[in-house]
Amino acid sequence: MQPVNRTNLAESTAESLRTEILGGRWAVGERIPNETALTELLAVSRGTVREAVRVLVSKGLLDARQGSGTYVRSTVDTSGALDRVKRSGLRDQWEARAALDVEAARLAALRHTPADLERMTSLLRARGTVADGGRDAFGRRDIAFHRSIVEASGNRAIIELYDFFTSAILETIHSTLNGDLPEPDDRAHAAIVEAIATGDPDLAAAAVRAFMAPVLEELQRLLSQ
Amino acid sequence: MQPVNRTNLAESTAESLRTEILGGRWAVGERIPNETALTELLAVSRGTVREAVRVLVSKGLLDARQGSGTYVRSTVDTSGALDRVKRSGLRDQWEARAALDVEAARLAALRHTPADLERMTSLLRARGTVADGGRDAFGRRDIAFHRSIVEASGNRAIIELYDFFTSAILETIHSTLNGDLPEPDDRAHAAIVEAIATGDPDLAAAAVRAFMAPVLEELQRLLSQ
DNA sequence: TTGATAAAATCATCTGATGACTTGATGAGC
DNA sequence: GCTCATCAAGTCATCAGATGATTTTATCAA
Repeated sequence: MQPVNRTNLAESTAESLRTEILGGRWAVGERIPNETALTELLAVSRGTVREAVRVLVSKGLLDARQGSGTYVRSTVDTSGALDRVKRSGLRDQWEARAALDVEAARLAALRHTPADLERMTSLLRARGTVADGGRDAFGRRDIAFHRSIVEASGNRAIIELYDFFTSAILETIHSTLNGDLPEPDDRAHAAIVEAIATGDPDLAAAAVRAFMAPVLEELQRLLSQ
Repeated sequence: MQPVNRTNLAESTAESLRTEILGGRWAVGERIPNETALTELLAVSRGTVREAVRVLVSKGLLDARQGSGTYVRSTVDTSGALDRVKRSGLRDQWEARAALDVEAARLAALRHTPADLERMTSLLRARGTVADGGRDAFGRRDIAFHRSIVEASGNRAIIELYDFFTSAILETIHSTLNGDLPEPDDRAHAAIVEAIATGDPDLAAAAVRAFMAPVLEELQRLLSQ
């Protein structure tokens, strides 16, 4: 059943203020009305106004300075983007992460240092099998290996988003999927490292793509059930 | 001069609570101490506690239910991820967006509907030149065309992130770069649409990649100056 | 077991008061 | 005329107390 959308005052006050800011009612750097004025404008108590303002400060839209006033810091709000990404479904998330993974491998082929290669091979060796220390521990080792590839790309935006997707996907899988995804073998993992080592971006990209394909197929199959 | 890091009580209270939550002090779904208890635990007033809790609610970490209590909703905080992405530099952002763009074209080739193709071609026709209606208007038309490709991918995660990067990159370019990036001609744009129309993902990916390459090179050149 | 009722717990909201900080005006001193 | 200390007003920060609304739990009768 659809729960009634009951929201509280502070939240709708924040939403109301947010709409005004995004709508450009005040320019960036401009000072918004003070707390007592907002109290009258929005017809809520000062405490409620403060809670709303505090939320917008934490979102980076406002900047409250004691003794001076509250100023508009930005008129674009990106805070909801990742929430929407989270709600976009497992397949979409997986595809997006795969896109980043492929590009990361491509960049890693071009930019990797000897230390990067060493890290990757040592993590691959340490990865071992599920038998060693249980499922969770193996999962963490596996993630550490893949992350070392992404790190070698030297692209902080990709690294950051890759981390986000990894945790989001993990969370979703834990809560929704009970079937198992196929785990590529050591050979497939090693192929990626070798391809990156050659320095050929197309080869590296192809290796990751080949790695991902069967997993994605199985994921589609599980989700369509 | 380095400004003194002066933060307010409510903020540090939120940070303190956030640390506890991320540290796993309470499990997901568990109820945290009530407001008066937190008041004593943290040695701040109830108003301050409420402001802190409200922020964590807005970040998706907590869930406050009137009459019942405040519960942990998630123990992973992704709210800072996009901020870090924003600070990752123009080159990194461009590369990440390109990765999404390439994958989007790949998926668009597989999934596009006749309506998608029609939209893309009509937007490409409407794109025109810089001469029509000025630079800003042309930029918006150009963005609309590229977005139609991403939309045809049917992947909401990619669409969402693509939008984020577009606005972030635009913001950065406006504020830092004064040189101009090369604008691929109509032919290069049309090539992408044609490649998608064939339904061959590799062809579509290659078209976007070829499209991006000279722009990225010029960007690197401008940034290295 | 079911259903109604009452009581307790908890968050939501308002009000008033005081403190801390910033800003601008004022005026003394040079 | 310029610099600097001082003061006053404006503003956010924080606390305290009280009341309302909602949910949860306990109780008890049918």
